[in-house]
Amino acid sequence: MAEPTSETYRIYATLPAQIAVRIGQAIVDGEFAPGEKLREVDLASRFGVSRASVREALRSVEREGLVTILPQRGAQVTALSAPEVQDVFDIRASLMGLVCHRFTTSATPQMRQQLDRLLKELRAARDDGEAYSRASLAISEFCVRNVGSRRLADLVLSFARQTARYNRLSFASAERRRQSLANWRGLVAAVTGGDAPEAERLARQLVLDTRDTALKMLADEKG
Amino acid sequence: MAEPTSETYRIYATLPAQIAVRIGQAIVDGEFAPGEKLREVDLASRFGVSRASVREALRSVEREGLVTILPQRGAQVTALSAPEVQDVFDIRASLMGLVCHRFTTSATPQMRQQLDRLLKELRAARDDGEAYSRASLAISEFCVRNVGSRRLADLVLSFARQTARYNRLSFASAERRRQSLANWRGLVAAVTGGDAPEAERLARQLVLDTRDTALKMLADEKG
DNA sequence: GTTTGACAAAATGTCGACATTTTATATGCT
DNA sequence: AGCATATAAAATGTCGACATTTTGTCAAAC
Repeated sequence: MAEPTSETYRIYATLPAQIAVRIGQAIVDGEFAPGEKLREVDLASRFGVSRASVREALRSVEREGLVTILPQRGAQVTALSAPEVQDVFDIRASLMGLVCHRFTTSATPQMRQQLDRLLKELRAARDDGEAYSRASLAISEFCVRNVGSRRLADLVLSFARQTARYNRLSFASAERRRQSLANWRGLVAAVTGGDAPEAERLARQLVLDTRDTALKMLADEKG
Repeated sequence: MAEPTSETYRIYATLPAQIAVRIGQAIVDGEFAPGEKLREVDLASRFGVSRASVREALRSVEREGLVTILPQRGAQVTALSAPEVQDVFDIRASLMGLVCHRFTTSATPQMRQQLDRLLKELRAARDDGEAYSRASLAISEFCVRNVGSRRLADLVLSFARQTARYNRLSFASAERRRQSLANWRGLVAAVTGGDAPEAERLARQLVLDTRDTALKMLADEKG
């Protein structure tokens, strides 16, 4: 049963779209391990839909980079190598720079106020890795979703989701949280002060610091 | 009949993948006009495959941003509004900056040599809009494909393809071609000199100049 | 014991059909 | 004439079935 919305046209989520969201969330939440094979039949029975719908959903999740599909060999949860993790963070850093540059020049007073609130919440969460990770995502997402580009927002959030586990890993370190918080303080100050280039620089730095910590922890894990 | 390749695993293009390429190329080439509806049945009979394959192909082309699909309302060639064109160029500029930064720090002597050759070809094409447009794409693509990131390459080229018609429009202006050529000379010099930040800055500028020219011409067209 | 090959099982690729929604057409009323 | 409604046509959404390819198993050969 389709629900009318406030949009000009009635939009209802198609079945494959719903399944895609659920699969994507399961991956981000770690329910499916990296490299794990996702068989169409299994998912179809799990979600109670036909294979065709699952198939289309998987292509959708592939677009987000969360699964990798090989012809005749099916889908598996994307397992990033160390260079690939670096790559994803790199691109994300560049895009996040663009986001914060734009946000600085276009934010309304209400938005700046909200940004301050989110910074306070980030500070409040500085002693808990999981909470800090969530608060960090919240403040990032706020900026991302308020620069007036759905395209850019989807892109940045997609890259963020691809490295969700590495964010959590990085923020498990108390020292890293202190560094991140200091960085965010500077970023908010730059935004408030209207210094777009500085905001861009700091936004990049923020993501790259997360990257470096995560990669170092990953290397230690193996070594 | 599947052809073996030099890859570890045999890769053969699945049917929807082939159709997706053909549809995408047709859009970039202007065979389908912006806003034109693409009906699954029509495409299926045109390419001699089933609707299911066309359907999957369309989702693939949607990922590239070339078509827009609305639930229950089908696919149509993406028609960008002026702000959206600006948006796409903006994101592309940022990513192209990253590409050229990376290229500067990682290019081999052979690559720099090839870059010089492509710059010469660009210069040779400066009196012909269409030829210049092609040469410009060629030199861009060369950088993009040689920074060691398939992810980044696909992303940048996708954004470039979305604005293909505006590139051509922009390079129809002789003055614009002179400006572009000067910019490319500076960029190649920065790459050769190993000045990555300057290469990044110029790469961005290059894309943004194309954007501004295209938008101005678009505005004049209407006014 | 390892490897090769054939065979069986399972997974993906592709298709055609039916269900539901949207869009176009025609009919009737003010 | 113009608009609202009902009906018909067309397009997309979803499904199950069959074809092809990959994967797993087991026996025979070296």
